[in-house]
Amino acid sequence: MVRNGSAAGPETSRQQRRFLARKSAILDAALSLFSQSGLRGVSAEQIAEAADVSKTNLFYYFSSKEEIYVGVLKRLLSDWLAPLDALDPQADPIQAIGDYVRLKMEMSRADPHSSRLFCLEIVQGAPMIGDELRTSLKTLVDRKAAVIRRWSEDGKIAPVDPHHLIYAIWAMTQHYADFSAQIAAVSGRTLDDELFFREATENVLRVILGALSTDAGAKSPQGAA
Amino acid sequence: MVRNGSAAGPETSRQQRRFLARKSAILDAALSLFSQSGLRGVSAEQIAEAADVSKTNLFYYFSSKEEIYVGVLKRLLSDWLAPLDALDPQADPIQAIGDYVRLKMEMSRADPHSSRLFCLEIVQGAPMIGDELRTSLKTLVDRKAAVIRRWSEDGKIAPVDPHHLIYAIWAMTQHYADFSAQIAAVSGRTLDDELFFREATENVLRVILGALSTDAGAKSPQGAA
DNA sequence: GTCTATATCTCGATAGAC
DNA sequence: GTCTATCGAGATATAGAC
Repeated sequence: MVRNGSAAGPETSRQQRRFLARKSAILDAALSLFSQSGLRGVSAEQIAEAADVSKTNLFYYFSSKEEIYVGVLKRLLSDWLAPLDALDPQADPIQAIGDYVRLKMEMSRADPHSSRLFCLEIVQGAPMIGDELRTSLKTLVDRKAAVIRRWSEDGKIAPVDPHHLIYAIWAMTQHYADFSAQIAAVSGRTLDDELFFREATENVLRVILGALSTDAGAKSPQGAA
Repeated sequence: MVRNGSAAGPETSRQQRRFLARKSAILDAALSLFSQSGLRGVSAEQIAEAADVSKTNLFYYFSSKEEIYVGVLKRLLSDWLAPLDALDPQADPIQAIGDYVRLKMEMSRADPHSSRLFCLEIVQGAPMIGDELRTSLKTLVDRKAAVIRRWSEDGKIAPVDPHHLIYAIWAMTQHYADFSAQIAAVSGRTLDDELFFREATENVLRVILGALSTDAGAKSPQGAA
């Protein structure tokens, strides 16, 4: 949850805090731009304008456009991992996974820009954050997969592959943020529409929790390729 | 299924066919580049090199880089819509939807570049193909949603929202292509691994078909947000 | 810390010879 | 249809004054 550039310990001076706050504001402005047009599609001048600083001044705070881009991504990543990290092994499985799905849907609604920038980065092969994925993310996912596997073994949920279950949750919840342009074109609505948000959430919950119920999950799919 | 630039009627001359074949080859080369780096992240020179023509020559076949990009997308889109279009109202619902899921998974494996380029375009707000989404795609999806709704009303499958069901299928199947960098980082495997492909397909089938079975689908999810 | 001015470079696209 | 040469726009990043 620690945000790069805004985690100010008590020893930081007023100047340092001001400096860091300024950097953070620039990252905020850069996020929505990068999420819409990607690293190459955004100019330093556009970022400067959106952050209300001069272009020259922008390069006083960051030494390159790429550094801004990476800064945005790194900051995003810690927030990104938090919800899964919160998955509690002691909780009731259905409740815990349901809570996770609901939280992911809330995040897709509240911060679609972050979801889209993350998506852009991954689709392009994760050139900037591949290392973090192979270390932090992998460790976290493997740990939580073990929790889910235990739940399966204890008969609390149907036997499912934990990794594929997590991918399914990520895919469906993030889809509403990442593909909102397509959904808007087809359904004419987005998550900003409260009713649509509820329908979407209920559907994801039905699909995911349905796969976890101990009776339905037992039967295997017909004719798997 | 008609591919722009390669649909040569019998009346086209040898020269014309050669011309169109050349254009098609350029589009092929451009696809994998654009899918990895986006419109702005790829230079005309890179495309020329990949297509084994000179940069000057590239602009003999296409008047601008953007025209190439749109050409790739338009060609992709028709292939993209075909599987859903093939959903047969007369077929057994579980079989038909299962077949659709399996086909989408096959496509994610066989042509991940197309999936990723489509994803990039949509995430960025579909600036180039928004019109097609609001017309062709919307018409198609609405028509097939009606088919699925009819199946629900006839009691052949559980009552589900057809649009959200379609989004769920798209999300999960395309996720394996679009987020393969992340999946590779976490699971260490991709759809190229035959076993992993089968696990993934079975999991998606279990989740989707599970939500359609007439007994499990009846109960509503607990505590939807 | 913030500004004006500018060096430097890449890239899209074209001109014109062949 | 294909090449060499090049124009001009726009972008990153820096220099140096204040």
